[in-house]
Amino acid sequence: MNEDKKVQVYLGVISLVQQGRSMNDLKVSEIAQACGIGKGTCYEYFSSKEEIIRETLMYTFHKEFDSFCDLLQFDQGFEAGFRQILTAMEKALSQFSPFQTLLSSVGKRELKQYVSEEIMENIMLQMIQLIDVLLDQALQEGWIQPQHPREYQRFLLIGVMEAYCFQITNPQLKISAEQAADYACQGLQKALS
Amino acid sequence: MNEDKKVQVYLGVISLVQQGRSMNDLKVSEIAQACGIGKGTCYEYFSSKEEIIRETLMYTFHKEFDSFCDLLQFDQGFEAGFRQILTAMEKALSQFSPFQTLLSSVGKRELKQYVSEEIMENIMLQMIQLIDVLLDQALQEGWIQPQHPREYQRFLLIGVMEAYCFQITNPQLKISAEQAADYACQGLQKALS
Amino acid sequence: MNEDKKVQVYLGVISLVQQGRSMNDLKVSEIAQACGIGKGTCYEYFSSKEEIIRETLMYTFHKEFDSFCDLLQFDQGFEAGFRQILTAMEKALSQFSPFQTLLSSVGKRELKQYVSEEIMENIMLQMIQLIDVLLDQALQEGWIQPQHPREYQRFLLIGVMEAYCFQITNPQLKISAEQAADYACQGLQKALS
Amino acid sequence: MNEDKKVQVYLGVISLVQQGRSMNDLKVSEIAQACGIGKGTCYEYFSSKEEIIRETLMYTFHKEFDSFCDLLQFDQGFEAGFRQILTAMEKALSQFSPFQTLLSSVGKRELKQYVSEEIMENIMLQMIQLIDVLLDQALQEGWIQPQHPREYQRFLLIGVMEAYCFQITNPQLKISAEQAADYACQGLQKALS
DNA sequence: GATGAATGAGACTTCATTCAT
DNA sequence: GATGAATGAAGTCTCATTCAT
Repeated sequence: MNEDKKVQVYLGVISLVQQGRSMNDLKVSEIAQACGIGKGTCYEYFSSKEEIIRETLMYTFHKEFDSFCDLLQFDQGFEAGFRQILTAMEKALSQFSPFQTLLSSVGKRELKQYVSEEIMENIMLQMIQLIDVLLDQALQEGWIQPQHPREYQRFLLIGVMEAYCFQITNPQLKISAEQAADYACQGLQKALS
Repeated sequence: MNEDKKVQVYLGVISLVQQGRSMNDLKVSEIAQACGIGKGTCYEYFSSKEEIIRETLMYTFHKEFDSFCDLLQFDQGFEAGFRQILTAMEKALSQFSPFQTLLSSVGKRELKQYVSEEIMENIMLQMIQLIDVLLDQALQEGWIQPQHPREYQRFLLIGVMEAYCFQITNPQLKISAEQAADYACQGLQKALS
Repeated sequence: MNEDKKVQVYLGVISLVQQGRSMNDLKVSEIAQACGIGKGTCYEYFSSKEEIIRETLMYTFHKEFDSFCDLLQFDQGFEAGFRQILTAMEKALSQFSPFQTLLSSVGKRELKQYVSEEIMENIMLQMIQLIDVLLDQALQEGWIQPQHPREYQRFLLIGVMEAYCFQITNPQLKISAEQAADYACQGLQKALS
Repeated sequence: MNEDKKVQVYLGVISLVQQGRSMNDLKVSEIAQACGIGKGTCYEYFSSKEEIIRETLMYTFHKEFDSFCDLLQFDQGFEAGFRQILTAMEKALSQFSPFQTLLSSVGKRELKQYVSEEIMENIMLQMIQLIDVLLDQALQEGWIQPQHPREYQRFLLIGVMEAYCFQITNPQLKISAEQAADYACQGLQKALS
């Protein structure tokens, strides 16, 4: 099936990025080898290397976005849900995460080479929506207090999420993921109390 | 003087990155043009393009690190100093900031292409030291409370700094830099009270 | 039947050339599509693209040669027959004509890529024979005078035929095909009187 | 000098075509080798292979056109001048002649791949002008008679010129160039008397 | 027998690097 | 020391050909 083959290529790209390679200097021959097909076969499904990278980015983003949305059920309350999201980010980070890409200025510069300004804007707005859903749930449960403006709430949620990512990608700080999640919850709750 | 010419090249690279170009796909001819020298002349001072990029990165990092250190005098107290640092980051962001590069996983992947694991580790430790100096000052002034573990303090300081950067690089969030700095101070102080 | 399929392929090639494409850069996939069969099927009947082109050339030449021979009956006299031949050339021209190919130095260079020197020589001789048959008939009818050497007669017959082709393929000259045929007859007759 | 280098490349292409190669399947590496430069050097002066071919065509045409114009002085009368032009065509033919290319339908199809419809039209008109200059001179000297329409005169001039080219490129016809020139003059004069 | 997905040889093109001026 | 024309290694992409279905 046509779409299956494309996914096979996406997975090849992702596996290379997971191995520490930068998207920009992947060679088509490497991608082909990584997903177990011939060089020419890539061009049966994509018209250029750039298209391969771009579509892989979109694929990965949607995948990650969907998996985040799935975690927004909060059956066991906001904090349990939030911790699950942090865990999901951890997993995504060890892989190749467009979410992380968007959070950093460097990442966005890279992205800009492949994705239109308009699409980036759109993705950004989706991310903010997702953050708002999280905050709404926390407010509803009384986990954080309502007197702070939404902008301040967002600021802190983004802050603790980024700090969490930074912690787990920097072993020099010598904190376990669990410890970092505790800090994230504690800091968020205190700052928004 | 030899070192002057090298700096001239660094500035050329920096100006290109400021224009939104990604480090990875700069051409030597572009760099030469950007700094107003001949293509061949680059090879009088650097042995390869990779060396140009690497040394520019190190140059920029040291420059930024030094400028941050200069701000750590706290003549007017911690908060005023911290706000100055945020302002300095804002300026660095609008330019080409290795500091920001290091804070993100994407940035670090890019960096890894040019800088050895050892050097990156080293830089990371310097950054943590800098953060500790900041925290010590805040504690000394009683601006934050001492009962929290150092790891938690670092977590939050990094968090608000990253959130600040994110805010000012994403106009969609529609907060002024000043507002964001207020949030950063407020969040930090509340979470560490 | 085997030969039918081959002809189907020839017709596909011919139709593409009629659409203005150059023989040299036809793709096998295009040929296959143009004749309504699968790409792989071409290789059931031909061993290579080159063979397809070569055999199409030979097919088309023989077809055209035969159709010219059919017109050499001269039931209604030389001039009527000659005019019919001119009309046949016009039709061939608007299509894809090996006859025309052979008359030009460019055409022959193209041909040489596909057909052996020997075969080209052979075809050339057939063309000259055909011309001689035409001239014999004109002489027999007294339409032209016998005192000129055969080489001169050939020279002029070829000349008016080429000029005729040139006229009808260049609308800039603004002469109708009929007018051009009149000129061809008039010029030939005067020059050989 | 920049233009000199371009001409060096043109001459490389021309030499290959003179060796019997078709313009269409020249490889850049061959062209580079033929003119004694590196493959990459071609791209210092031309942006693509297509541009190399196109500009070579234009260069050759202008060269040939100019050399024809130089012969249109008729110091020694029309016939001597006309014979000189035939000789010039012979020389051009043994080389790579855009003039010959334009005279044939095959040649024009090839040309169309490189040159715009508009430019081809333009070149065509120049050729017709050149023919008219020739005819005017012949009329002025009384070498041909004025009672025939210009279209008929052109028809015959083109005819004998094409026939001449055909003769000298087909040794099978076993006429010397001189003989063919005699036939051309004789035929032209008789048909236009 | 018919097909078209898969392939890789080989083409075009870019660009880091060299070196004669 | 400074230069940029020249270069060729290496990358992207095309397409004739194969072969499993």
